[in-house]
Amino acid sequence: MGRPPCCDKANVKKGPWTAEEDAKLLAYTSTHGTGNWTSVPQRAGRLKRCGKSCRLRYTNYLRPNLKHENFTQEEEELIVTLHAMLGSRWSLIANQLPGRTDNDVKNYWNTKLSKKLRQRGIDPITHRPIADLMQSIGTLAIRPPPAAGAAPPPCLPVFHDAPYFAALQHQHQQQQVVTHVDADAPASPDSQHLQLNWSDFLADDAAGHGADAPAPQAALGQYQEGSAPAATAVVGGGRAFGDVDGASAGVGAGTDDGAGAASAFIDAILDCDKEMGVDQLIAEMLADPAYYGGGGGSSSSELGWGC
DNA sequence: AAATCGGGCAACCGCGCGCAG
DNA sequence: CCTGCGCGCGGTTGCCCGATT
Repeated sequence: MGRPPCCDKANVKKGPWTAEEDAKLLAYTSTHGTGNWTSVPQRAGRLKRCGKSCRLRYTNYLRPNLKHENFTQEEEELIVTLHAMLGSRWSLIANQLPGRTDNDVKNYWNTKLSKKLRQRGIDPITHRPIADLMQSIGTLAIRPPPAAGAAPPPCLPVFHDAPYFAALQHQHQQQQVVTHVDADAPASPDSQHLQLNWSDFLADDAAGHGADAPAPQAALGQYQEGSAPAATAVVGGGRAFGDVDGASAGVGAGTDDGAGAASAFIDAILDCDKEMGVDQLIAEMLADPAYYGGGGGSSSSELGWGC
């Protein structure tokens, strides 16, 4: 029944790879290519490693064309932008960064970028200002669905329904997060006033303050709310990720053919989420007066969460 | 000079999905 | 149809090394 085990787990080496092991694996993959990782340890010269370990070592370290130098400012901006849109889907983010692995991106985010964001008062999970987030939490309250004929229950600041709250977070996040700046788009009329520029964060490393930094070539990942001259494209509002073409323009900045590839990439994500019913779930929630007061409002103050 | 601390990163772990047997 | 492995992925751990005391 089923396939045989991939390796003898009792006879498998763990821990750091030696230069000899690297050489064996590299020699094998350079002549035979990748694929069928289960047989690689044996065929690559009796490596006492699990096939899974070989695959990890190869994809994260030995693979050709991998970049081992520091992340550039453009790469940082792209990571932040994509994280705002995709969350911790590191493999998808890494696909947009040639020569970088998901492990690279994940480690860089956890050790550097999330801290930078936090230091600047941005929540690295929601990409919203922490002060704004705290205010939302303070006024947030979700009511349980009222039983037929029963009086509405008291409004309590307790998240009693995890799935609904998760979806609520998702929906709320999608509406508030700004992922790129489109100078040609009209300003959002009901947005609030706050302007934070990711490039300023990056400039802090070198100059100690963003004010002296040169203007970035591409204004990716600009955290901006309000009727500022550079208009914003706010993600969400019924769709999972808002303006796809606009988003792709931001994602693909800096490359000639990047916009098209990124557009297809974002489209794939949208299709995926659509298949999973995320947008439908959000639409249902917005239409449910028991939870949000109905109407599908686009800001937290319109959702009827508070008392 | 030794001890301690903290950051960075490579590697491991566990889960979900798809597919082979 | 069922079982169990291969693969890919995200989360977590633990080691190494430089900075600090």
